[in-house]
Amino acid sequence: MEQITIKDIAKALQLSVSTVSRALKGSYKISESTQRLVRDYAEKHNYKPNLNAQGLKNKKSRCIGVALCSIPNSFFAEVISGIESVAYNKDYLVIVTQNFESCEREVRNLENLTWRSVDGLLISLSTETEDYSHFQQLHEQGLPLVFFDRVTDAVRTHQVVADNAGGAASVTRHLADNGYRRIAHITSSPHISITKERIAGYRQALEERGLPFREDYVKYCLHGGMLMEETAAALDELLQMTEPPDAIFTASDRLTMNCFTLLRQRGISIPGQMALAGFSNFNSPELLNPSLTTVKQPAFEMGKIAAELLIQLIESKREVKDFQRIVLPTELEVRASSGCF
Amino acid sequence: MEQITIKDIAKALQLSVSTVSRALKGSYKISESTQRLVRDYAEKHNYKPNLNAQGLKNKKSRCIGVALCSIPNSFFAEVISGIESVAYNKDYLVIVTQNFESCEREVRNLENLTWRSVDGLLISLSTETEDYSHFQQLHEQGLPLVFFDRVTDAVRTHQVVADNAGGAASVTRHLADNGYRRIAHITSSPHISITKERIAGYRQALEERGLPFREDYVKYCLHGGMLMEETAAALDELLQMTEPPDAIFTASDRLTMNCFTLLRQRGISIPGQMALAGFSNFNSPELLNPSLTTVKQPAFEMGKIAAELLIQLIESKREVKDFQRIVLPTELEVRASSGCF
DNA sequence: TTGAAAGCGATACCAT
DNA sequence: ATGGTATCGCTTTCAA
Repeated sequence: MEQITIKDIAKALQLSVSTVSRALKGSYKISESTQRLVRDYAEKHNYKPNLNAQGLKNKKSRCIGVALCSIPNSFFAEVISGIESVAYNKDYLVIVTQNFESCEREVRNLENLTWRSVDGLLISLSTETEDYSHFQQLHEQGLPLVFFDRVTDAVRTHQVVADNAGGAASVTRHLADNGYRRIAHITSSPHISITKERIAGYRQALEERGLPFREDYVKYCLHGGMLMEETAAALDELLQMTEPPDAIFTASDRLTMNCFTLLRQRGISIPGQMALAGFSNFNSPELLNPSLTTVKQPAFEMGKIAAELLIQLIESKREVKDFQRIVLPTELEVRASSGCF
Repeated sequence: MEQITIKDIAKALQLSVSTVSRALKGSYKISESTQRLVRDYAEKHNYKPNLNAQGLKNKKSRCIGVALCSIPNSFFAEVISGIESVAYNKDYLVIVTQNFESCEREVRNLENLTWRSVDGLLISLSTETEDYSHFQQLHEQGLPLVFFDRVTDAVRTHQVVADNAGGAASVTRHLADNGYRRIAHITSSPHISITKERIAGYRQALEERGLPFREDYVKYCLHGGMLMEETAAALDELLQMTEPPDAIFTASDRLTMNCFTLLRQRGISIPGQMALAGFSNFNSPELLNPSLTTVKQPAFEMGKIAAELLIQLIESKREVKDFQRIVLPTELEVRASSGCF
């Protein structure tokens, strides 16, 4: 069963290709009867427009590209699922790329995606990225972009983020209110937006509760916890301080799970010797031993909204000037690891 | 900075488009010097071939499609990561679709993918799929397909699977050897290959250990544990039997985590009142309370191998007749939930 | 070794 | 309301 083309329909129905094309698109200048005729024939013979041809002509592919650090990271996997769901309904396909926190690979992924003429891009920056010129170029060329999670103001476009400062503040406040006085923070690369926002929230909460903000209680993992050793180094530095912390607030899914594992490996009881709480999208935190206090981000929702905004940009007739920054609420779920039994 | 075309290069270099095209492809009938000239110019001006035009001409897109049930499922997310890694190195892009275990959506995803002329497809069947004619059609049309994880023999092509029977047997044997005599099995839809293989392994191990295989100890979750209620119903049926099981072997990541949650919710101690062990790719099973005995599948590896085989099929000059079934080893990791302290 | 030209499938402008 | 035709960017056959 070969794929039929608009030409075949034209021949079969004794019409011109232009008429068939217009009938298929429902142009107003084609008679009702012809439209029905063409459509019925197309339907019956399972006609599908050739997307490469359409793309060549219209410079559209109905594909959107996704650029992020790691597909199997549970947070991002959920985001992708949200993106796919929206794309499916709006008849777009989703191409995924991951950069493993490498800026170089991020650039190459971007090149691959834009070569293949995706209609737009959904981006969460790698931890390494400090130069945004590759994004700026694409943006200037008119390619619709939406940033999510790890965003930048260097490109004026939509942003979809979680309430990182709010989430960080609420978990820090919670730890403070549970009696912890030396709350450390293990976070990702200092370059990325989420790190700054989470530190800001952490700092604000400390000040609200009359606790000092100590630089040496903040440890950065440049690869966002992708490497266990990096997290181990950060944790061990904290443990070896003369005044070690009594609680740790971790800034991401991977960092939280890494610290959990490492603390147990080191025989440090949670929360007895060290409380632990942080951002995590692991979906059964209550099954851990001890159950884990988490700040949850609406990952699926974030993907959905980002995809909706992107498709809106793609399909907008007029140039969009009014860009939004959508901030989604996080949720603090208190469990045993932060000392609350 | 506009995207330049082959025509622009031809004009600038005073050559014909055909020469440029051939030079770029490294045809043997173009002089070394011209090739260098063209390539340097292309490089400098950041020439990228228009993939729609190439696709239109060659019926190739250098995109591969992935069709599976759920992107955020940790097993499949890892598989996708493996696929992306291979695709990146071979210069393909990866389009992902999920069907949420709906056969109808699987068919629609397939249509969407093939319309857009992907060069090949990586498929893990939905639990609902019993009719394979949509795959057979594509296969007859010559579209390269590779099945992974949930496969079918209805289409003669490569398959990449885990050693499901072996994994099931080893965990069942382990439970039996730990003294459990009434080992139940909660599994996915009976239609899919992995279910049959895992039941076979379970049955074989029971017989090896002189334990009866009881139909009523095998419970099916038609949506593969996508719905917690479904798992709850299966579990409760087991619990309410006059001779309830003393151990449960669960057939998938989601089923395992669901049962874990449900047993705890019902106040049933693991492994005291009920042992639990099963397939799971959750990557910190030792952090659970109790730590979880698992059968691990090499998910990333599976994605890698499937993608390699697919790209091999796509790029093969002669028609491939010799199809492989690759079986990857699973790994039993014994922990507390199966009664071994 | 290089060039001219046809054609992939769909669209849209210009006629009628 | 419908048809003819150039065009998108690239590949490939045929000719030189």
